[in-house]
Order: sequence, then C-alpha cells, then structure tokens
Amino acid sequence: MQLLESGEMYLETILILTIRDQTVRSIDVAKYMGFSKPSVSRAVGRLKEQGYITVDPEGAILLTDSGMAIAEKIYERHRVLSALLTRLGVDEKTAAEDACKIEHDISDATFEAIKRHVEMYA
Amino acid sequence: MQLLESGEMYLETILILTIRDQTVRSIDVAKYMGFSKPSVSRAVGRLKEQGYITVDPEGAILLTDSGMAIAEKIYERHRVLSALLTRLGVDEKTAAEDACKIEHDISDATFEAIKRHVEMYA
DNA sequence: TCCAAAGGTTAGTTTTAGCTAACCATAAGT
DNA sequence: ACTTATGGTTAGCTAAAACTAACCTTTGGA
Repeated sequence: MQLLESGEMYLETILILTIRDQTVRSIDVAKYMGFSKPSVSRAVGRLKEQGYITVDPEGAILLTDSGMAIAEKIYERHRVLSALLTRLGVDEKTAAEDACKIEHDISDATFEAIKRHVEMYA
Repeated sequence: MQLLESGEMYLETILILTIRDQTVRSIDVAKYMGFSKPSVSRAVGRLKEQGYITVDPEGAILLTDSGMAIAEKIYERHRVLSALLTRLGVDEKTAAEDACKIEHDISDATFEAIKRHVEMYA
C-alpha cells in the first residue's frame, strides 16, 4: 500500500498550510487545491488509515512522522526544482506548475544529482 | 479531445520502433511497452480515431503528420532530458526512466529553457 | 427557539487506462 | 485437410481519483 502522486500532493499541501496558518482542516486543503470537500474527505481518510496524518476531534490535521518525512521531501523538491527553473529563465508561475509535476516523478538519484548541480551554481 | 500522457507514450514508442524496424504493428508496441494486446488494441483505435495514426490493411501503423509532430516532440524531450541527467551523474537506466516521466509533464517554456541550458554546457 | 451556515461524510457517477478471458481470421506445418 | 500459432478484437473487470447530490452535526445569530 504505497503512496501515489495524489497522496504526496495532499501531504505537501498540508505541510504548506501548516506553515502558513498553524492549523489545517479538510476544508482548507479543499480550498487551497481547488478540490471538492468529498474528494478531500476521502483522501484524508485514506492518509489517516495509512498512518501519514492524524485528525484531532476539532478536525485539525496533523502530519505524523512518516507523513512529515514525505511532505518535507516533496516540498524540498518543489523548492529546488522551482528555483532551478526560475533561474533558467522560466517564469515563476510556469516554474511552480512544472515543479509540481516533476517533484513526484523523479527518483532520489535524479533529485540528488539536480540538487548538487543547482548548489554548484548557486 | 486532447492527448494524454499515455497517448504520447504510444506515439513515441511507434516512432522509436519505426526508426528501429521500419515497420510497426500493435503486437510490436505491446511487446516493447510490456502491455497486453487488448490494451494496445484499444489505444491504437483511440489514436486512429483522433487522427494521429493510420493502420494499413496488413496492420502496419503509420504516424500521420500530427502524430509525428507529437512523437518527435516527446522523443526529443526524452533524448535531451536523458542526456542531461546522465551528464549530471545519474546512471543511464534511471535517467531514461525519469526522463520518460518528465517528458510528458513539462511545459514548452520549461523544456526550451532546459534545452538552452544543456546546449550552453554541451 | 429556530433557522442557516460551516464542516464533514456517504453514496453513487465518471474517466483513464491497465488487465484477463474468450473469440475470430489468416497463414503455416505436417 | 486439420491443427496450431500469430495478430487482433470484444467484453467485462479493476483501481485511482476526481465529481455532484444529498445528508448529518454543530454552532451562532435574529
């Protein structure tokens, strides 16, 4: 039962909203991602079952250690890829959009190689 | 009715096999991609309907102009991305696999930026 | 007190894209 | 001539992940 792209996106979003607003509920995720409440409700249920998040009685979503590890990994990829593309001359919006897709697709080996390259020219 | 990632993969594969073997049938695509005959049969039917390929009476698949345009675009992306990753130190197999996913995801703007960058250090 | 809004869930639908099982047609071998 | 292999198709299944419609619960305002 491994995590797919959509699950990674939810975890990343939960991290981003936690940083921004301290607290995150399903409805906040739905608004941020532009998805319907039921879609997020299902996804949150799935992530909870899989042990990536917990939801307290007030509906606040918290990342577990394993969830946080994934969220941070994806979010780092997002930042590095986004920065790289921007530096190559891609406009910020497009860079963010493309980073958002690439971040889920690449292997660890490829990301580490890209990161090394980026840091070399930083 | 626009083309999705899977359609792009089929067109790219058809191009690769055309280059390699001169002629391509559904069964060849199935073997190359590791998909079942019915899966490829459906995909071929869809691509035919959409005008990206034609199939002659002997079952040979031919790319139309629009199909060739997409196939070549994706194949170029594959080559450029693959070469880039390899140059950054990623092993060939991983580079090819990751290129295969990235190639469908990125915008034209991003690809052009990457290509410029690659050529600068070529 | 009662009604409405907010947040969440349940149920059922859709699309994409794979699969197996089963079938058809043609060609080839013995 | 019969059987088998090859290539292709049809039908029906599955899984992921979105959707809408409809519902429940809690809370807050008039």
